[in-house]
Amino acid sequence: MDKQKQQNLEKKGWKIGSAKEFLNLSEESSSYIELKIKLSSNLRKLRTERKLTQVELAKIIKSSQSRVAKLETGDPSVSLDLIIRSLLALGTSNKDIARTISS
Amino acid sequence: MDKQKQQNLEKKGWKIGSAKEFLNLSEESSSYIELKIKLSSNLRKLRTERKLTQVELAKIIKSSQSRVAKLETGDPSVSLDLIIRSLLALGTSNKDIARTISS
DNA sequence: GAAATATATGTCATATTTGACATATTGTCA
DNA sequence: TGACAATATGTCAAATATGACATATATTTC
Repeated sequence: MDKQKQQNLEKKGWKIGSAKEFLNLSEESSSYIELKIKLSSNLRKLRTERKLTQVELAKIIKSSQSRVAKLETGDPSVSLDLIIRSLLALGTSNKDIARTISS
Repeated sequence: MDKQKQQNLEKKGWKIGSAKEFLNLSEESSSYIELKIKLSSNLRKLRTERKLTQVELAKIIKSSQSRVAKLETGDPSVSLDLIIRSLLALGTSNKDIARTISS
């Protein structure tokens, strides 16, 4: 992960770690962030494929438009739990989720 | 999912849904629970393979023995986030995680 | 089988995540 | 362009997850 990418993430509010680690985000953190980004991108893909608006998706997952936006833009305030439960609510199978993570 | 399995889950504290749905847990909920169970079982497997105690793992992931126990026993108070961050802390790759989910 | 070690369970104050709301920004189409 | 729909961003009280602690229960070792 290069400096630019890291700075973008930090701007978004991701806690990257100490100054010491600034230039080499731990494998652990970056894998976690990558995971979330992959899954939330997939969520947006699914939603748009089905021609749903964020408002409509929000209703399905019993949340709000603003949280759906945060889900899809990878806001750090969003948990993996919510991302995955949203995918499941759209009918995604565990195997599909695994495929997304591997992609 | 049969009645016995469902009752076991409920005893553990899982919120299964309304009485009406008692006998047929939604696909969504059961996939989510399955996912967590697969990953937390994998966590225990990894820990024991490496001959770590729960206390030692707790140190690695900066948590406590009791929470590690809850992680591994699939306590509903534990988030997917924590399970996955724990796996990553043990060096599991995203592809490994995907494999576990598909298994 | 007692002592020692490991794991499970219950509780709680604190921290993080949540849906909801307001409002800003972007995209679309007449 | 301007109006309208869709999405993004900021904030916050309420809900949920957290580490820590005490303590119960298994499991191992002698």
